Amino acid sequence: MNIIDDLRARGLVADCTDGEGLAARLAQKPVTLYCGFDPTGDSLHVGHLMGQVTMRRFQLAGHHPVALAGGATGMIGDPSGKSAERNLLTREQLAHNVSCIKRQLARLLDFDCAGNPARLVDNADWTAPLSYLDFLRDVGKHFSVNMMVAKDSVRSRMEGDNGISYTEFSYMLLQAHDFYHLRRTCDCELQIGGSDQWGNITAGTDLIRKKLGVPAWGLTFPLITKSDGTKFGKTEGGAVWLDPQKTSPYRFYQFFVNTEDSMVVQYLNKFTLLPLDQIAALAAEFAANPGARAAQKALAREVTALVHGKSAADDAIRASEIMFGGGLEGISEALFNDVVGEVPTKPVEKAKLEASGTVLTEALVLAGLAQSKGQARKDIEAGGVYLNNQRVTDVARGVTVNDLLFGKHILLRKGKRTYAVLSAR
RNA sequence: GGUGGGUUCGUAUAGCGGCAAUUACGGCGGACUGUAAAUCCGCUGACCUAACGGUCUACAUUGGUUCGAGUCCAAUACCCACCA
Repeated sequence: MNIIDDLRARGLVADCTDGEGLAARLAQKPVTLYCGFDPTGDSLHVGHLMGQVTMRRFQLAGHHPVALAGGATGMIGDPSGKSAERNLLTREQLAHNVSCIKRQLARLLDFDCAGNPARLVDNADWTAPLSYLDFLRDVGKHFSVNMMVAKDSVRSRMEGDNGISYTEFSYMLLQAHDFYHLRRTCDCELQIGGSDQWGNITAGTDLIRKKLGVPAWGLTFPLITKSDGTKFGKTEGGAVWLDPQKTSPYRFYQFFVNTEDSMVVQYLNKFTLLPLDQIAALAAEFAANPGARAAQKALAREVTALVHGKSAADDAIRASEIMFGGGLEGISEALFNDVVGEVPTKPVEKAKLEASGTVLTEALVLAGLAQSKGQARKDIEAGGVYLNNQRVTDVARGVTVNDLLFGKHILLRKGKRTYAVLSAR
């Protein structure tokens, strides 16, 4: 099966500038392709994953992926899909963000393989030295404002109340210029991106055709829409980041385990490298026995391993089994320590646990599970508080040295899945 | 510029002068289940208390009337509608 058919089968093709032409070209010999990531934050999040995984698919099919960090475009701000003007980032922030996301971009692709190693570029390298006058003459001349105004990203902003600044209006020229630059310097013939990037990508293929007279293709994948209308990748706690410091591998794993039934097969297709027949088998198993949630677990395992590595994924799985597997009996100290690593931990003086100990309400506040003793009391009375995985309903319960696990830790839990640990010292 | 209507707890809404203030959604917790969906129950301004209960801060802003004001009056700001 060729790569295009595989992408189609996975539902990863929203639009393509010339599907047949591209398929024919891909069949001939390896193609160089790129996907850009703007450094709007100091980490990428799961929303960016699809671009990276899709590049990985191309790499596995023998093509040459180029990951582009938007050191230049990040200074401007992409108007696509935004309803309001963005605040500009400072240069320091931007430099910091670029260095952070470069590391993450390096994670999913193989930069060392023999035949088709991936490359990492920063569009600031070729954009910053350009003079404004040269840019206007060499690039701007090829775009008609009439066409630019007609693009979705611009039109929706012009129809809105907030308008669009000249700066953001120019964004598509920069991105078009990137594609042109890569086409000229490293023979990059294909750009991929989310479907919101369609306008920017076609601006690039147009520019290449006009200036170089050679073909170039654009391919977009559909943006994920959830059934309840909320944005993919956002949880109550905020975005799900790829940076393990910001979202631990355990939380990352949990995010995918909690995928809703209606989306899980789609995600398996789009976010994992599992072969299609294996996904079909999983889908069948899942349909027969949804309660076992084999599909969610497979999804979470695959994606976590892809992003954080196999051993981190295994740790997350083991920690999850403990947290959701019932009691703590018979758990080894080593295993427990694994769990502790995944849970917010606060220190507590051992002296406070002597004699009658610390009242549970206070312990909850100390652990950060309740913001006041009053709130803690309500939670306990509602039956939502667990000490070492045992429900406690007595508000005045004292937490003492007798409750310490392995002489060190106290495991507190609010509700089904919010854990915290107090470590005695 | 003129006339009328509005501004209440995350959002949306109710509130003939005694109100920490209705209802819905959301959020949190519980039951059922599959770490789901649907459903049902409890909590939901903050803080203190084992508890009865207490303290503080709140209905755009400022000032007034009143024992008492989200509620009445006045000015200011912002929003909406109609007219020009």
